[in-house]
Amino acid sequence: MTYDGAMPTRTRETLTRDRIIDAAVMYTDAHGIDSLSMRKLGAELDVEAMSLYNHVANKDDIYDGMIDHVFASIPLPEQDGDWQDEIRRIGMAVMDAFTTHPWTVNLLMMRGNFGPAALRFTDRVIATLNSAGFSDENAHHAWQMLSSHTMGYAFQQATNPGVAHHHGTDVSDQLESVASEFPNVARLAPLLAQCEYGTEFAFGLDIIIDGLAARLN
Amino acid sequence: MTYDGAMPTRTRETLTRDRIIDAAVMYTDAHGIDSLSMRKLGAELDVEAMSLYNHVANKDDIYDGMIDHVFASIPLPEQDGDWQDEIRRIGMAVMDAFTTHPWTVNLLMMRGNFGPAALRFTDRVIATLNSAGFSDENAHHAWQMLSSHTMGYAFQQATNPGVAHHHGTDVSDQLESVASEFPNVARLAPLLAQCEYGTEFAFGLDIIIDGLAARLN
DNA sequence: ACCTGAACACCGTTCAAGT
DNA sequence: ACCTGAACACCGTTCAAGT
Repeated sequence: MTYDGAMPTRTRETLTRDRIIDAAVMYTDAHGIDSLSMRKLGAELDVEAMSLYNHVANKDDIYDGMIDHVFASIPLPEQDGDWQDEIRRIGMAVMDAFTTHPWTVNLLMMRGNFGPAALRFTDRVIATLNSAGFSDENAHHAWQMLSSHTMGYAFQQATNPGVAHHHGTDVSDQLESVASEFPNVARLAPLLAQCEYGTEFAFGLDIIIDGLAARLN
Repeated sequence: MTYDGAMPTRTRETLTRDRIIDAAVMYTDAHGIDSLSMRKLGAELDVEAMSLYNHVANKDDIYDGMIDHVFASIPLPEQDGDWQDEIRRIGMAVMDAFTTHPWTVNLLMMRGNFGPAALRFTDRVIATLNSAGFSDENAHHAWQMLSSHTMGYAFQQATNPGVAHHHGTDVSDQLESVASEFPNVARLAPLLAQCEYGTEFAFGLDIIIDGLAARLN
Protein backbone atom coordinates (compact mmCIF):
# COMPACT_ATOMS: atom_id res chain seq x y z
CA MET A 1 0.00 0.00 0.00
CA THR A 2 1.78 3.12 -1.24
CA TYR A 3 -1.37 5.16 -0.66
CA ASP A 4 -0.17 7.13 2.36
CA GLY A 5 3.20 7.88 0.81
CA ALA A 6 1.78 8.90 -2.56
CA MET A 7 -0.67 11.45 -1.22
CA PRO A 8 0.61 14.93 -0.38
CA THR A 9 0.35 14.16 3.34
CA ARG A 10 -0.77 17.28 5.17
CA THR A 11 2.27 17.28 7.46
CA ARG A 12 1.39 19.17 10.64
CA GLU A 13 3.55 22.13 11.61
CA THR A 14 6.31 21.28 14.04
CA LEU A 15 5.50 22.04 17.65
CA THR A 16 7.23 24.95 19.39
CA ARG A 17 6.81 26.79 22.68
CA ASP A 18 5.40 29.81 20.84
CA ARG A 19 2.83 27.74 18.95
CA ILE A 20 1.77 26.09 22.20
CA ILE A 21 1.36 29.42 23.97
CA ASP A 22 -0.51 31.00 21.05
CA ALA A 23 -2.88 28.05 21.04
CA ALA A 24 -3.33 28.35 24.81
CA VAL A 25 -4.19 32.06 24.47
CA MET A 26 -6.74 31.38 21.73
CA TYR A 27 -8.27 28.46 23.58
CA THR A 28 -8.52 30.41 26.84
CA ASP A 29 -10.02 33.47 25.13
CA ALA A 30 -12.73 31.17 23.83
CA HIS A 31 -13.32 28.77 26.74
CA GLY A 32 -11.98 30.42 29.90
CA ILE A 33 -9.00 29.65 32.07
CA ASP A 34 -10.71 26.94 34.14
CA SER A 35 -11.27 24.89 31.02
CA LEU A 36 -7.63 24.93 29.89
CA SER A 37 -5.95 21.58 30.46
CA MET A 38 -2.85 19.96 29.02
CA ARG A 39 -4.96 17.27 27.38
CA LYS A 40 -7.34 19.73 25.72
CA LEU A 41 -4.48 21.97 24.63
CA GLY A 42 -2.76 18.95 23.12
CA ALA A 43 -5.92 18.07 21.22
CA GLU A 44 -6.08 21.65 19.91
CA LEU A 45 -2.61 21.07 18.40
CA ASP A 46 -3.36 17.54 17.16
CA VAL A 47 -0.95 16.06 19.64
CA GLU A 48 -1.06 14.07 22.85
CA ALA A 49 -0.81 16.10 26.06
CA MET A 50 2.51 14.47 26.90
CA SER A 51 4.16 15.87 23.78
CA LEU A 52 3.80 19.39 25.13
CA TYR A 53 6.38 18.60 27.77
CA ASN A 54 9.05 18.43 25.06
CA HIS A 55 8.71 22.19 24.50
CA VAL A 56 7.41 23.51 27.78
CA ALA A 57 8.52 22.85 31.36
CA ASN A 58 5.01 22.39 32.76
CA LYS A 59 1.63 24.08 32.92
CA ASP A 60 2.97 27.02 34.94
CA ASP A 61 5.44 27.65 32.15
CA ILE A 62 2.52 27.92 29.75
CA TYR A 63 0.80 30.34 32.12
CA ASP A 64 3.94 32.49 32.24
CA GLY A 65 4.09 32.49 28.46
CA MET A 66 0.44 33.54 28.19
CA ILE A 67 0.99 36.45 30.59
CA ASP A 68 4.00 37.66 28.66
CA HIS A 69 2.06 37.26 25.42
CA VAL A 70 -0.47 39.78 26.75
CA PHE A 71 2.17 42.25 27.92
CA ALA A 72 3.98 41.99 24.59
CA SER A 73 0.73 43.04 22.88
CA ILE A 74 0.47 46.35 24.77
CA PRO A 75 1.55 49.28 22.57
CA LEU A 76 3.82 51.80 24.30
CA PRO A 77 3.59 55.46 23.27
CA GLU A 78 6.53 57.67 22.33
CA GLN A 79 8.24 59.29 25.30
CA ASP A 80 7.39 62.85 24.33
CA GLY A 81 7.73 64.58 27.67
CA ASP A 82 4.06 64.86 28.73
CA TRP A 83 4.12 62.25 31.47
CA GLN A 84 0.46 62.62 32.39
CA ASP A 85 -0.63 61.93 28.85
CA GLU A 86 1.79 59.03 28.55
CA ILE A 87 0.59 57.41 31.77
CA ARG A 88 -3.00 57.87 30.70
CA ARG A 89 -2.40 56.26 27.32
CA ILE A 90 -0.40 53.38 28.77
CA GLY A 91 -3.12 52.75 31.34
CA MET A 92 -5.82 52.64 28.70
CA ALA A 93 -3.71 50.29 26.56
CA VAL A 94 -3.32 47.93 29.50
CA MET A 95 -7.04 47.95 30.16
CA ASP A 96 -7.66 47.19 26.48
CA ALA A 97 -5.39 44.16 26.68
CA PHE A 98 -7.00 42.97 29.92
CA THR A 99 -10.44 43.37 28.39
CA THR A 100 -9.41 41.33 25.36
CA HIS A 101 -7.91 38.62 27.59
CA PRO A 102 -9.91 38.71 30.84
CA TRP A 103 -8.09 35.67 32.22
CA THR A 104 -4.87 37.68 32.50
CA VAL A 105 -5.67 39.09 35.92
CA ASN A 106 -6.39 35.58 37.16
CA LEU A 107 -3.06 34.25 35.89
CA LEU A 108 -1.21 37.26 37.28
CA MET A 109 -2.50 36.36 40.71
CA MET A 110 -1.19 32.82 40.36
CA ARG A 111 2.11 33.62 38.69
CA GLY A 112 3.09 37.30 39.00
CA ASN A 113 4.56 39.09 36.02
CA PHE A 114 8.28 38.63 35.57
CA GLY A 115 8.55 37.69 31.92
CA PRO A 116 10.67 39.78 29.54
CA ALA A 117 7.74 41.69 28.02
CA ALA A 118 6.32 42.47 31.47
CA LEU A 119 9.71 43.68 32.71
CA ARG A 120 10.12 45.79 29.61
CA PHE A 121 6.68 47.29 30.22
CA THR A 122 7.40 48.03 33.89
CA ASP A 123 10.75 49.55 33.08
CA ARG A 124 9.12 51.85 30.56
CA VAL A 125 6.50 53.13 33.01
CA ILE A 126 9.10 53.84 35.67
CA ALA A 127 11.22 55.65 33.09
CA THR A 128 8.30 57.95 32.36
CA LEU A 129 7.78 58.64 36.06
CA ASN A 130 11.48 59.31 36.62
CA SER A 131 11.77 61.67 33.69
CA ALA A 132 8.73 63.51 35.07
CA GLY A 133 10.76 64.32 38.16
CA PHE A 134 9.59 61.62 40.56
CA SER A 135 12.19 60.37 43.02
CA ASP A 136 12.67 56.61 43.18
CA GLU A 137 10.58 56.45 46.32
CA ASN A 138 7.80 58.54 44.83
CA ALA A 139 7.97 56.61 41.56
CA HIS A 140 7.43 53.50 43.64
CA HIS A 141 4.37 55.02 45.33
CA ALA A 142 3.01 56.05 41.95
CA TRP A 143 3.70 52.65 40.40
CA GLN A 144 1.94 50.86 43.25
CA MET A 145 -1.08 53.08 43.01
CA LEU A 146 -1.34 52.93 39.23
CA SER A 147 -0.87 49.16 39.25
CA SER A 148 -3.49 48.71 41.93
CA HIS A 149 -5.97 50.87 40.08
CA THR A 150 -5.41 48.94 36.87
CA MET A 151 -5.48 45.50 38.45
CA GLY A 152 -8.50 46.51 40.51
CA TYR A 153 -10.59 47.57 37.53
CA ALA A 154 -9.51 44.56 35.50
CA PHE A 155 -10.47 42.48 38.51
CA GLN A 156 -13.87 44.12 38.85
CA GLN A 157 -14.53 43.71 35.15
CA ALA A 158 -13.57 40.04 35.19
CA THR A 159 -15.78 39.52 38.26
CA ASN A 160 -18.84 41.45 37.10
CA PRO A 161 -21.63 38.92 36.58
CA GLY A 162 -22.88 41.04 33.70
CA VAL A 163 -19.70 39.98 31.89
CA ALA A 164 -18.71 36.77 33.62
CA HIS A 165 -21.27 34.24 34.88
CA HIS A 166 -20.59 32.78 38.26
CA HIS A 167 -23.58 31.08 39.73
CA GLY A 168 -25.70 30.01 36.83
CA THR A 169 -28.56 31.78 38.64
CA ASP A 170 -29.30 35.34 37.58
CA VAL A 171 -27.77 37.70 40.10
CA SER A 172 -30.29 40.48 39.50
CA ASP A 173 -33.02 38.06 40.56
CA GLN A 174 -31.15 37.30 43.75
CA LEU A 175 -30.77 41.01 44.47
CA GLU A 176 -34.45 41.69 43.93
CA SER A 177 -35.30 39.21 46.66
CA VAL A 178 -33.22 41.09 49.23
CA ALA A 179 -34.10 44.62 48.14
CA SER A 180 -35.83 45.39 51.43
CA GLU A 181 -32.86 44.34 53.51
CA PHE A 182 -30.21 46.02 51.32
CA PRO A 183 -31.97 48.94 49.65
CA ASN A 184 -28.82 50.78 48.60
CA VAL A 185 -27.36 47.75 46.87
CA ALA A 186 -30.66 47.12 45.13
CA ARG A 187 -30.85 50.71 43.93
CA LEU A 188 -27.31 50.76 42.50
CA ALA A 189 -27.44 47.23 41.07
CA PRO A 190 -28.50 48.33 37.57
CA LEU A 191 -25.61 50.82 37.43
CA LEU A 192 -23.21 48.06 38.42
CA ALA A 193 -24.64 45.61 35.92
CA GLN A 194 -24.18 47.92 32.94
CA CYS A 195 -20.95 49.49 34.17
CA GLU A 196 -18.69 50.75 31.36
CA TYR A 197 -15.30 49.83 32.76
CA GLY A 198 -13.29 51.74 30.18
CA THR A 199 -14.97 55.02 31.08
CA GLU A 200 -14.93 54.20 34.77
CA PHE A 201 -11.23 53.33 34.64
CA ALA A 202 -10.35 56.57 32.80
CA PHE A 203 -12.28 58.61 35.36
CA GLY A 204 -10.31 57.11 38.23
CA LEU A 205 -7.04 57.31 36.36
CA ASP A 206 -7.41 61.08 36.03
CA ILE A 207 -8.06 61.46 39.74
CA ILE A 208 -4.95 59.44 40.50
CA ILE A 209 -2.73 61.30 38.03
CA ASP A 210 -3.90 64.63 39.44
CA GLY A 211 -3.29 63.49 43.00
CA LEU A 212 0.16 62.14 42.19
CA ALA A 213 1.10 65.33 40.37
CA ALA A 214 -0.02 67.46 43.30
CA ARG A 215 1.75 65.47 46.00
CA LEU A 216 4.79 63.79 44.54
CA ASN A 217 5.98 65.63 41.51
CA MET B 1 -16.84 -6.79 74.71
CA THR B 2 -18.51 -3.81 76.42
CA TYR B 3 -15.25 -1.86 76.23
CA ASP B 4 -16.37 0.64 73.62
CA GLY B 5 -19.68 1.29 75.28
CA ALA B 6 -18.28 1.61 78.81
CA MET B 7 -15.64 4.19 77.98
CA PRO B 8 -16.67 7.86 77.83
CA THR B 9 -16.35 7.77 74.03
CA ARG B 10 -15.04 11.13 72.86
CA THR B 11 -18.02 11.73 70.62
CA ARG B 12 -17.00 14.15 67.87
CA GLU B 13 -19.01 17.34 67.46
CA THR B 14 -21.76 17.07 64.91
CA LEU B 15 -20.90 18.44 61.49
CA THR B 16 -22.50 21.70 60.35
CA ARG B 17 -21.98 24.09 57.44
CA ASP B 18 -20.47 26.65 59.82
CA ARG B 19 -18.00 24.17 61.28
CA ILE B 20 -16.98 23.13 57.78
CA ILE B 21 -16.44 26.71 56.67
CA ASP B 22 -14.53 27.63 59.81
CA ALA B 23 -12.28 24.64 59.28
CA ALA B 24 -11.81 25.63 55.63
CA VAL B 25 -10.80 29.16 56.65
CA MET B 26 -8.28 27.89 59.19
CA TYR B 27 -6.86 25.30 56.83
CA THR B 28 -6.52 27.81 53.98
CA ASP B 29 -4.92 30.44 56.22
CA ALA B 30 -2.30 27.84 57.07
CA HIS B 31 -1.79 26.00 53.76
CA GLY B 32 -3.05 28.23 50.96
CA ILE B 33 -6.06 28.01 48.69
CA ASP B 34 -4.46 25.67 46.15
CA SER B 35 -3.98 23.07 48.85
CA LEU B 36 -7.61 23.03 49.99
CA SER B 37 -9.43 19.91 48.82
CA MET B 38 -12.58 18.17 49.94
CA ARG B 39 -10.59 15.15 51.04
CA LYS B 40 -8.12 17.17 53.12
CA LEU B 41 -10.90 19.27 54.61
CA GLY B 42 -12.72 16.11 55.55
CA ALA B 43 -9.59 14.76 57.23
CA GLU B 44 -9.32 18.02 59.17
CA LEU B 45 -12.80 17.32 60.57
CA ASP B 46 -12.20 13.58 61.13
CA VAL B 47 -14.67 12.69 58.45
CA GLU B 48 -14.63 11.33 54.91
CA ALA B 49 -14.81 13.92 52.14
CA MET B 50 -18.19 12.61 51.03
CA SER B 51 -19.79 13.48 54.37
CA LEU B 52 -19.26 17.17 53.69
CA TYR B 53 -21.87 17.00 50.95
CA ASN B 54 -24.54 16.41 53.57
CA HIS B 55 -24.08 19.99 54.83
CA VAL B 56 -22.72 21.84 51.85
CA ALA B 57 -23.84 21.88 48.20
CA ASN B 58 -20.34 21.56 46.73
CA LYS B 59 -16.89 23.12 46.89
CA ASP B 60 -18.10 26.43 45.44
CA ASP B 61 -20.56 26.63 48.30
CA ILE B 62 -17.63 26.33 50.71
CA TYR B 63 -15.82 29.10 48.81
CA ASP B 64 -18.87 31.34 49.11
CA GLY B 65 -19.03 30.65 52.83
CA MET B 66 -15.35 31.47 53.26
CA ILE B 67 -15.77 34.80 51.45
CA ASP B 68 -18.74 35.74 53.58
CA HIS B 69 -16.84 34.68 56.70
CA VAL B 70 -14.21 37.31 55.85
CA PHE B 71 -16.76 40.05 55.17
CA ALA B 72 -18.56 39.25 58.39
CA SER B 73 -15.29 39.83 60.26
CA ILE B 74 -14.89 43.42 59.02
CA PRO B 75 -15.86 45.92 61.75
CA LEU B 76 -18.03 48.80 60.52
CA PRO B 77 -17.66 52.18 62.24
CA GLU B 78 -20.51 54.29 63.58
CA GLN B 79 -22.13 56.50 60.99
CA ASP B 80 -21.13 59.80 62.62
CA GLY B 81 -21.39 62.12 59.64
CA ASP B 82 -17.71 62.46 58.64
CA TRP B 83 -17.87 60.41 55.46
CA GLN B 84 -14.19 60.80 54.59
CA ASP B 85 -13.15 59.43 57.95
CA GLU B 86 -15.68 56.61 57.70
CA ILE B 87 -14.53 55.58 54.22
CA ARG B 88 -10.92 55.69 55.36
CA ARG B 89 -11.62 53.50 58.37
CA ILE B 90 -13.71 51.04 56.41
CA GLY B 91 -11.02 50.78 53.77
CA MET B 92 -8.32 50.07 56.33
CA ALA B 93 -10.54 47.45 57.99
CA VAL B 94 -11.02 45.70 54.66
CA MET B 95 -7.30 45.69 53.99
CA ASP B 96 -6.73 44.24 57.47
CA ALA B 97 -9.13 41.40 56.71
CA PHE B 98 -7.55 40.76 53.30
CA THR B 99 -4.09 40.73 54.87
CA THR B 100 -5.22 38.21 57.47
CA HIS B 101 -6.82 36.04 54.77
CA PRO B 102 -4.81 36.66 51.60
CA TRP B 103 -6.73 33.99 49.67
CA THR B 104 -9.88 36.15 49.79
CA VAL B 105 -9.00 38.15 46.69
CA ASN B 106 -8.42 34.91 44.81
CA LEU B 107 -11.79 33.49 45.84
CA LEU B 108 -13.54 36.77 45.04
CA MET B 109 -12.26 36.48 41.49
CA MET B 110 -13.70 32.99 41.19
CA ARG B 111 -16.98 33.61 42.97
CA GLY B 112 -17.81 37.29 43.36
CA ASN B 113 -19.25 38.57 46.64
CA PHE B 114 -22.96 38.17 47.00
CA GLY B 115 -23.26 36.57 50.40
CA PRO B 116 -25.32 38.26 53.14
CA ALA B 117 -22.32 39.73 54.97
CA ALA B 118 -20.86 41.10 51.75
CA LEU B 119 -24.20 42.65 50.77
CA ARG B 120 -24.52 44.14 54.22
CA PHE B 121 -21.03 45.61 53.88
CA THR B 122 -21.70 47.05 50.42
CA ASP B 123 -25.01 48.52 51.52
CA ARG B 124 -23.29 50.24 54.42
CA VAL B 125 -20.61 51.86 52.24
CA ILE B 126 -23.16 53.15 49.76
CA ALA B 127 -25.21 54.53 52.65
CA THR B 128 -22.21 56.53 53.79
CA LEU B 129 -21.64 57.89 50.28
CA ASN B 130 -25.31 58.78 49.88
CA SER B 131 -25.50 60.56 53.21
CA ALA B 132 -22.39 62.50 52.17
CA GLY B 133 -24.39 63.94 49.30
CA PHE B 134 -23.32 61.70 46.42
CA SER B 135 -25.97 61.06 43.80
CA ASP B 136 -26.59 57.43 42.93
CA GLU B 137 -24.49 57.78 39.81
CA ASN B 138 -21.64 59.43 41.66
CA ALA B 139 -21.89 56.93 44.49
CA HIS B 140 -21.49 54.24 41.87
CA HIS B 141 -18.36 55.93 40.49
CA ALA B 142 -16.96 56.27 43.99
CA TRP B 143 -17.80 52.66 44.87
CA GLN B 144 -16.12 51.36 41.73
CA MET B 145 -13.00 53.38 42.37
CA LEU B 146 -12.75 52.51 46.06
CA SER B 147 -13.38 48.84 45.32
CA SER B 148 -10.77 48.79 42.60
CA HIS B 149 -8.20 50.46 44.81
CA THR B 150 -8.86 48.00 47.61
CA MET B 151 -8.92 44.92 45.40
CA GLY B 152 -5.85 46.17 43.57
CA TYR B 153 -3.75 46.56 46.69
CA ALA B 154 -4.94 43.27 48.11
CA PHE B 155 -4.07 41.75 44.76
CA GLN B 156 -0.60 43.30 44.71
CA GLN B 157 0.01 42.18 48.26
CA ALA B 158 -1.07 38.62 47.55
CA THR B 159 1.11 38.60 44.43
CA ASN B 160 4.25 40.17 45.91
CA PRO B 161 6.94 37.47 45.95
CA GLY B 162 8.26 38.97 49.18
CA VAL B 163 5.05 37.71 50.76
CA ALA B 164 3.95 34.89 48.49
CA HIS B 165 6.41 32.56 46.76
CA HIS B 166 5.64 31.78 43.17
CA HIS B 167 8.55 30.26 41.38
CA GLY B 168 10.65 28.61 44.03
CA THR B 169 13.56 30.58 42.58
CA ASP B 170 14.42 33.85 44.28
CA VAL B 171 13.01 36.70 42.24
CA SER B 172 15.64 39.19 43.36
CA ASP B 173 18.27 36.90 41.85
CA GLN B 174 16.38 36.85 38.57
CA LEU B 175 16.17 40.62 38.57
CA GLU B 176 19.87 41.06 39.23
CA SER B 177 20.64 39.09 36.10
CA VAL B 178 18.66 41.51 33.92
CA ALA B 179 19.68 44.75 35.65
CA SER B 180 21.46 46.05 32.56
CA GLU B 181 18.45 45.52 30.33
CA PHE B 182 15.87 46.86 32.79
CA PRO B 183 17.73 49.35 34.98
CA ASN B 184 14.63 51.08 36.36
CA VAL B 185 13.05 47.84 37.49
CA ALA B 186 16.32 46.75 39.06
CA ARG B 187 16.65 50.05 40.92
CA LEU B 188 13.10 49.95 42.35
CA ALA B 189 13.09 46.22 43.08
CA PRO B 190 14.19 46.60 46.73
CA LEU B 191 11.39 49.12 47.34
CA LEU B 192 8.88 46.70 45.86
CA ALA B 193 10.20 43.77 47.85
CA GLN B 194 9.83 45.49 51.22
CA CYS B 195 6.66 47.37 50.31
CA GLU B 196 4.45 48.20 53.30
CA TYR B 197 1.03 47.67 51.79
CA GLY B 198 -0.90 49.15 54.68
CA THR B 199 0.92 52.49 54.39
CA GLU B 200 0.85 52.39 50.61
CA PHE B 201 -2.88 51.65 50.59
CA ALA B 202 -3.63 54.50 53.00
CA PHE B 203 -1.60 56.92 50.89
CA GLY B 204 -3.62 56.05 47.79
CA LEU B 205 -6.90 56.05 49.68
CA ASP B 206 -6.37 59.66 50.72
CA ILE B 207 -5.69 60.71 47.14
CA ILE B 208 -8.88 59.00 46.02
CA ILE B 209 -11.02 60.45 48.79
CA ASP B 210 -9.72 63.93 48.05
CA GLY B 211 -10.35 63.51 44.33
CA LEU B 212 -13.87 62.17 44.90
CA ALA B 213 -14.69 65.00 47.29
CA ALA B 214 -13.46 67.59 44.80
CA ARG B 215 -15.33 66.23 41.78
CA LEU B 216 -18.42 64.43 42.91
CA ASN B 217 -19.55 65.75 46.25
C1' DA C 1 -30.59 11.46 59.12
C1' DC C 2 -26.06 11.10 58.54
C1' DC C 3 -21.79 8.65 57.16
C1' DT C 4 -19.14 5.59 54.08
C1' DG C 5 -16.65 2.84 50.17
C1' DA C 6 -16.42 2.21 45.63
C1' DA C 7 -16.69 4.24 41.40
C1' DC C 8 -16.58 7.80 37.54
C1' DA C 9 -14.60 11.22 34.87
C1' DC C 10 -11.38 14.15 35.04
C1' DC C 11 -6.50 16.49 36.36
C1' DG C 12 -0.76 17.33 35.96
C1' DT C 13 3.14 14.79 35.39
C1' DT C 14 6.66 10.79 34.83
C1' DC C 15 8.78 7.34 32.33
C1' DA C 16 9.88 3.55 29.51
C1' DA C 17 9.04 2.42 24.97
C1' DG C 18 8.63 3.38 20.33
C1' DT C 19 10.10 5.95 15.63
C1' DA D 1 14.92 14.30 18.63
C1' DC D 2 10.37 14.02 19.21
C1' DC D 3 5.97 11.57 20.14
C1' DT D 4 3.21 8.08 22.62
C1' DG D 5 0.61 4.75 25.95
C1' DA D 6 0.35 3.31 30.30
C1' DA D 7 0.67 4.54 34.82
C1' DC D 8 0.68 7.31 39.27
C1' DA D 9 -1.17 10.28 42.54
C1' DC D 10 -4.26 13.29 42.93
C1' DC D 11 -9.06 16.00 42.05
C1' DG D 12 -14.75 16.96 42.63
C1' DT D 13 -18.76 14.52 42.74
C1' DT D 14 -22.43 10.63 42.56
C1' DC D 15 -24.69 6.85 44.40
C1' DA D 16 -25.96 2.67 46.46
C1' DA D 17 -25.17 0.69 50.71
C1' DG D 18 -24.74 0.76 55.46
C1' DT D 19 -26.13 2.49 60.60
